[in-house]
Amino acid sequence: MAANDKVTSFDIATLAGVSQPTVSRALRGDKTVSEATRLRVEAIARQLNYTVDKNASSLRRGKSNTLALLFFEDLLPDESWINPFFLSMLGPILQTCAKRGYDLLTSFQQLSTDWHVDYEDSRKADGIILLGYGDYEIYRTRLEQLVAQGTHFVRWGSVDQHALGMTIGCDNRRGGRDAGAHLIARGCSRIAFLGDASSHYPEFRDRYAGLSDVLREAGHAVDPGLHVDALSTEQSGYEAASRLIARGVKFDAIFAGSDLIAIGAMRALDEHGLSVPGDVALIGFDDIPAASLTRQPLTTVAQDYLHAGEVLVDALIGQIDRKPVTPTLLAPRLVTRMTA
Amino acid sequence: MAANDKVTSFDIATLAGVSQPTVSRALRGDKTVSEATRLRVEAIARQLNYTVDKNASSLRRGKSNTLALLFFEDLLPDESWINPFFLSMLGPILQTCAKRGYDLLTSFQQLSTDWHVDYEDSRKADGIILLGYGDYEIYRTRLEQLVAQGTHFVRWGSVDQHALGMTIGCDNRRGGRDAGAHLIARGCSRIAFLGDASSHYPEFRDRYAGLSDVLREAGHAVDPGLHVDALSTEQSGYEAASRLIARGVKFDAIFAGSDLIAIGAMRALDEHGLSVPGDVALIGFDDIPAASLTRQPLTTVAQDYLHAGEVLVDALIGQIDRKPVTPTLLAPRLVTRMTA
DNA sequence: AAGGGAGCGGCATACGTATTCAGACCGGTT
DNA sequence: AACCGGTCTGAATACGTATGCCGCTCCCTT
Repeated sequence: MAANDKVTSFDIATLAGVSQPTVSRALRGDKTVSEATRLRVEAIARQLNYTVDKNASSLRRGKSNTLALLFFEDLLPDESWINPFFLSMLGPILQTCAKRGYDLLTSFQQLSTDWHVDYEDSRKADGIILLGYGDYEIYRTRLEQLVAQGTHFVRWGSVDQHALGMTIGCDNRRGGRDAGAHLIARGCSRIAFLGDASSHYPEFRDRYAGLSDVLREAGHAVDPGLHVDALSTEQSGYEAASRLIARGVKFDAIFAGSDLIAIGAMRALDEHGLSVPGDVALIGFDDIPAASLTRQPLTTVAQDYLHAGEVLVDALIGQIDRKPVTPTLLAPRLVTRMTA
Repeated sequence: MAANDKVTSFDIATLAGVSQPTVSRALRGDKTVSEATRLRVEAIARQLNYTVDKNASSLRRGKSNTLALLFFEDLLPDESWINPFFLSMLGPILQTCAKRGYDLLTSFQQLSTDWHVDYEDSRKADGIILLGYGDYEIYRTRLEQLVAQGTHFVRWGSVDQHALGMTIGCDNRRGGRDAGAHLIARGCSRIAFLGDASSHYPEFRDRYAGLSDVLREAGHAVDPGLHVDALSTEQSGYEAASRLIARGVKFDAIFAGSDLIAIGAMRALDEHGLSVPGDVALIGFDDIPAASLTRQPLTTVAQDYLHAGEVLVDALIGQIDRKPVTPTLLAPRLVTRMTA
C-alpha cells in the first residue's frame, strides 16, 4: 500500500456497506453490532491497513490513553544525565503501560526551573509519573501546583502523611535499619552516614533515622561527627568520603545514602589506601545496575524497581479511573555482595 | 483555579472581544494579528491558565509534534531489561526533542514478535527512532514494512549502502582498528574477539573487520580460533570468554564487541585466575556508564551518544520536514583506562 | 475625489471519531 | 391484526483548533 491519502472510518464504511458510526462501534467492540457486521468491518479494516486516528479519538473521548513520565533532577552535572536508579524504572514502567493499554510520553526537566507539566491540560496525557530526587522544599511548590490544578499524578518518594499527592516509595527507614543491623552484626560500631539528612531530602533522612535506630538499640553512639552531607552523585560521594577522612575521626563502616554515593566513596577510600571491606565496610542503597560491577561488588539495600514500576503505573491509572488508591510502601531487600 | 470545565479558545475569544480564529492566530504568533490584540489575548490566556488542546490541534494540522522512540531487544533475559548503551541515549534524545519543540513517546518491544509501530499511522507521532540490537535478518523485514508504509524513521546501526532507511551510526570498523592498534602497540598479537561477527550482526562484523585489518597490517595472523560468538549481554560475554579459555588456545588480549561482553569476560578471566591487564589485556566497545566503575575500569571504544542523540533527532525531524538528510557516520574515540 | 493596497479580523468549514437519539425490522404475544 | 420488546443501524452532532477566503477600514497615491 502506497502512502496514499489517509484511510478513514468512512472508507471502511463505504466498502462494508455500513455507516461510519457502525465502523467505529464495530472496531471498539460494541455489543450492539452484530457479529457478522463486526467481522466484515474488521476484515476490511485490516485489509486497508486502517488505524484509528488517535488524535480524533482522544479529542472526541476526552481521553488520550497516554501517561507522561517526568524525570527531574535538581543538579545537572551533565545536562543530559539521568539518575540511573530512576532510569532503571523505565523498562518496568513501559512494560506495565503496554499491558494496560497506555502509551508513555517521556520528558526530563530541572526541578528548580521551568516545570512545564501541561501534558494533562493539553490533553496529551491523562496523568503524570514523577521520578526524581531534589530539594523537597522546591519540589513541594511544584506538587502544590499540580494538586491545585487537579492533575492526576503519582510520584516515587518518601511516603508520609504530609506528602502531597499519591506517593509510592520504599520503606527507607526499614532499609536503613537493615543496613545498620548488617553492619553491626559484622562487628562495626562506628558507622558513618553519607547523605543530606535534612528535611529537604526525606529519603536520606529516613535512611539515616533507621541507621540511628539500630545503633542506639545496640548501645552504640550516634555520632554527628560521622555524618557528612552528600547528594546522589558519584562525585558528591567522593567528596563526602574525602571530607570524612579529612576529619580524622575513627570509623569502621560507611552507609551511603545511595549507590552512587557509595561508588564515589569507594574511590575516595581507595585513594587513601583504605581497604574495603577490611578497613571499612561499605553499604549502599538502591541496587542500581552498576552496583554489581564495581571493583568490589557493592553490598546494598535494593529497591524493587521492577515491582515499583508496576505499582506506580497502576496507582496512576486507578486514580484516572477514579478508583480509590492508597499510598504504598514497598519493602527493601538487603543484597550482600563483597563490600560488607 | 478549580478543575472547572475546560477552558477553550472560545472562552478566551469572548473575554478578549475577538473571534476564536483570532485567538488561535494570536497564540500561534501569526503576523496578521496586530501586536495589541496578540498581547491582550496572551494575557487573558495566561490568566485563565489556557492550554491549547493538542489533540484538536494535531487533528486539525495533521501533525502531532511528537516523536516515538522504540527500544527493541532480541533476547530479553529479564523482560524489562533495556540495553544500557541505548538507554544512555535517552537523555540526549529528550534534550534535543525539547529544544526542537517535540515530545517523545517511548516504548519497548521485542524484535522478533509483535512490532506495533503504528504510532505514525495512528497520528500519535510524526516519526520513529529505532534503537536496539538484534538479528539483522529479522530486523530487515521490519524495516521493509516501515519503508513500504512510508513511515518516517531513523535508526541507530551499521551504516552501509544496503541498509534500509536513514541510518545513523558509529564508524565501527574504525573503532575496531583503533582498539586493535592500541592492543598491538601494547605488544599484543594474539587478540581474541568476542561477538557474533556474522552478517546478522553488522556492528560486530565491522568491529571484527577493523581488528582484522590492523592485525594483518602488523603482520599478525587472524586466527579464527580466537573468535567466539557472543551477544551483547554480560552473561553471554562470560560464557564466550569461558569457552575461549576452554579451547586452550593462547591469547594475550580480548577485544569484546561491547562493554557488556567485556564485563562478562572480565568475570570469567577473574575466575580462571587470569589477571587483567597483566595476563590478558581487555578492551570493550560503547563506553556505557558502568564501564568506568568495573573492578578494573574498562578501556573501551566510546560512542558519542550525547552527539548521537542529537543527530538522530535532527535527522528524523529533517525527514519529517522533507529536507534532504544523509546518513551519518560518527567517529569513535578510544578511552584508555586500566584494562589495556 | 476616486482608486488601490496593506493591515486586520471574522465566517465558514475541515480534521476523524464517538455517542445520543431515533427509527427500522423481526419475531412473538394477545 | 395490532402491539410490543428486542436487536441492530443510521442521521445528526459534538469534541477544539486552524486555515482559506472574503470583507472591512484606513491611508496613500494620482
